Amino acid sequence: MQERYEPAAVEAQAQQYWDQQRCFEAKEDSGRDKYYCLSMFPYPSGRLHMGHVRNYTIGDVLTRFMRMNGRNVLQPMGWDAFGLPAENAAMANGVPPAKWTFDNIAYMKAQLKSLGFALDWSRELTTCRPEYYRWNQWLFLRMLEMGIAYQKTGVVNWDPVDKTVLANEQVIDGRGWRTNALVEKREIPMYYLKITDYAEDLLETLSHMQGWPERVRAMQANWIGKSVGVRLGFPYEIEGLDIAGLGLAAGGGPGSGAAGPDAIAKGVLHAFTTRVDTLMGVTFCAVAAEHPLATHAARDNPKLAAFIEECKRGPAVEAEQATQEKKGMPTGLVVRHPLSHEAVPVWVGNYVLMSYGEGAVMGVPAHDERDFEFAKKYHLPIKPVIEVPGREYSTHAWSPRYADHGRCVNSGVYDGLEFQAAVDAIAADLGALGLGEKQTTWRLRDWGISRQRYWGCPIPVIHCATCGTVPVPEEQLPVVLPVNLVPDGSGNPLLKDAAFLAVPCPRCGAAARRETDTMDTFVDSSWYFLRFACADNNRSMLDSRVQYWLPVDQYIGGIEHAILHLLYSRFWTRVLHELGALKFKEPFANLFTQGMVLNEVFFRKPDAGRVEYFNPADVEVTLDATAQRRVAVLRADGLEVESGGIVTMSKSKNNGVDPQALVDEFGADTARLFTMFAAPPEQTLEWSDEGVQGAYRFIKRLWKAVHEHVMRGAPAPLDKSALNESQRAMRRQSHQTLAKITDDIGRRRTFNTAIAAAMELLNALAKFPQAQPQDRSVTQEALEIAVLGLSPIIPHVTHALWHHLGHATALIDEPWPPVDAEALQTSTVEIVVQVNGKLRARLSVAADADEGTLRAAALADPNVQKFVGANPVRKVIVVRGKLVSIVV
RNA sequence: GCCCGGAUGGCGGAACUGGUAGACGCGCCGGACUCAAAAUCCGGUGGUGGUGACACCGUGUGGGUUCGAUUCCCUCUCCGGGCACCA
Repeated sequence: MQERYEPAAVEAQAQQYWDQQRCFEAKEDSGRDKYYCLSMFPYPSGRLHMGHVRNYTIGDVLTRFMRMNGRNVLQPMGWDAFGLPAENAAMANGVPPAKWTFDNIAYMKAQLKSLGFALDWSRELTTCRPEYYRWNQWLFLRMLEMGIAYQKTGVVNWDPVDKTVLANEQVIDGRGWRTNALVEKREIPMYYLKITDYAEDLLETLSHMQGWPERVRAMQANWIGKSVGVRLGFPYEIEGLDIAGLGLAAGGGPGSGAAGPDAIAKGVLHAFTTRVDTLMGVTFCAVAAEHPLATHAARDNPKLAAFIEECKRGPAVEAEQATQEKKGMPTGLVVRHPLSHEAVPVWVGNYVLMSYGEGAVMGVPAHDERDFEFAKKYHLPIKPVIEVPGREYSTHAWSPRYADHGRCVNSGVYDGLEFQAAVDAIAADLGALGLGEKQTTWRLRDWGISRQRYWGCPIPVIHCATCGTVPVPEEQLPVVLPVNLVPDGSGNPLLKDAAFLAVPCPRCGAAARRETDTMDTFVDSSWYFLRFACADNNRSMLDSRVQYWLPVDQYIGGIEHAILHLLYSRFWTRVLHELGALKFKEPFANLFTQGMVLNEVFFRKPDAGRVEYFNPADVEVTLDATAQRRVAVLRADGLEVESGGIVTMSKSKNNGVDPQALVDEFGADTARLFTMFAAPPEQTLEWSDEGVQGAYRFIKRLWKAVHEHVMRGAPAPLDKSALNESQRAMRRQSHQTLAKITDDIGRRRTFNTAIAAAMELLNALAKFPQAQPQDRSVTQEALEIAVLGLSPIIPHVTHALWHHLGHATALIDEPWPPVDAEALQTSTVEIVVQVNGKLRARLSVAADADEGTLRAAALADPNVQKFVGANPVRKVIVVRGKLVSIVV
């Protein structure tokens, strides 16, 4: 055995062995318990970043651990390969997105291999390949048939200079990111998926998903946003209102009927409320700027029209919406209170959203903070109708308590009713009048999947002048995206690709035009975890192997996907369940969200000009002469740079660490060990060059310990019955360590403490004598436990050390070692003695000592005596094997 | 505003079910090896007082429960994340 640890050679050899033996190719085996461990697949951006390394190491540790514990494991990998960055790179370099993407995939695949992840590459999938995305198209056609996919007009950001649609993140302060032109809103037809039909089920199931973090479940519940309330109507009769022309739904109220322009139209203004118990406190109604009644009122009112335009434009930044000042303007229209029949003025309010509920609210200034603010500003009446005991109502200033539930007052027949009783009674009375019913409203919107982009999955429809929009027949799938186009910044290049565009209408055969919109890339990632079970199937989307491998036993990824990706995946799984393709509705049994990787950020801010960021690898940090202050200096020019604190690694802050440099210098095992040791996996991880050194040092010490042991020659077999006290203690620690590592990886997922335990074992072993033959046998066992226990985390070096410890077979096929219960047994234990809650003594006592013995031993201790003194002992609490607590 | 986390040495973190606070690592200090440095190895390292054994203080704040609280309950402060004029 070589004395020096040389990671490059060790790692190449281990990886070559795994490759040749095809160790990680998973086979279905109904006789064995499967374990499907999946890490979120990467976007092929060019190179791996530390976030990938952390994510995939967590998955790899679990995969290898479960494999050793007898599970039939599957850990696949693929590429989320469609998307905007490829188009941007194409524009910058004049290379087709396909080439850029496949080059990146080749490079990153080599990186993943160099990190030694136990991935089944035979199932690799790439979403930009027609073998994959044809099934996006296939399922989209099924969704059209099922009515889940539908067409609707949507609003997009339009860059008038580039003549292209911009994604939200390409709009900066209302301007195009490339052209700096003012972005316009354009209405175009788009496809939507009816995820809202599944809102109730998606929300309800969350509460049973014990394998998901509470945080993620809360975020999804928030996002779905269920509100239970009442949809109620305020009847009106308005002169000259064109109900049909304004798209107002006629009917719903008593005496409503069709009316043409200039007639008196009867209608109902609908509003949604969760507080119908405050109905008798309504003093106005407010509608959104886009509301048809507002449009009507603005026809002959230029001031109102101008105000509505102002509201529609809104603040550039969305976060400002919530804080902007409330503004409004009366429409001059009046509706009737549904129960009191009083006249209620209708206002346009900038705080009313057209996209939520009915686009109109009933104004109850006494019990809603926003309505209160609005009423104060425009001097509208404030009528308190809810009484909370111990609270005086004042109309001068708002108190959050005014929104509390309470008892109705000033509300006629409802006086005295508590919240729920009031809601029930008022809803029943509204229902009898046909002016209201209980309703549930959702924050969740249907999922718009159309993107006016080239590098995505084509939406399989054809536009025919006579037949309209016609779905592509199934036998014509896939609609293949041309891969040789280069976007030039002037819109979707598919629009100029005659070969792609021209197609006969499937219905009438006449010349027609292909849809050029592509699908949101979230579509690609909404079902890839299913496809890994049957990636080679070219006849159907899924097959019976899915039933064996799915649901995913452990899904691992970043918290940034807590909402969209995970919610869309749950939705797609439900659709496939409905189609009969799946027997389950939830795709991920257990979810693990790993923390971000942080690093210090260094910068200089010239008096004029932009802040310049410097990569930490190019910065030297030292202590100044007084050792009080850290000084950061750029190596290139020797001048100082400022530290901006420790933040998430990102391109924009230039504080990323290149995993490749790390692997090249220290090896994959050090990279893996550091990322697993520096913090618990769900917490943020702070980068530390010294910490990496520490990880490297530990592996070297492990190597050295095995080397020194091996150089002493083969040890005698372990004879458990012939051990002395120190040998038994060493063995005990070995098996305690094994038990801890098993529990920490298998149950707690605290890899950092598992590693700490292994370090302790090695520290103890360094002090353990090697004089007698059985010392060496105990050492052999301890080293084997350390090597096997650490093998999921540092698989390469342990692969080599296992051979050096005298084993002919490979570690990868070794089962997880069992804990020897006999080794854990001990004859004496240390107990602590407290006097009035303070630690006063530690005693070594027989492990099976009874309460009386412990009590007597504790009281006899001189230091305990000193603190008890002459005081009478009031109480003695004895916890066997742990402590004695004396109260005086 | 609502919802979810969090706060422990110089730093990252440990203490799992209420029972020895600070495991493990980093950094720092001292020593060995070396002509020297690096690497490596050994020892020390929460604060205060004491030559010392030891004592007192100490887990964001204030209170409570308990023989005993980093851990449970209440209050407040600060930090991170999600949602947000959501009616």
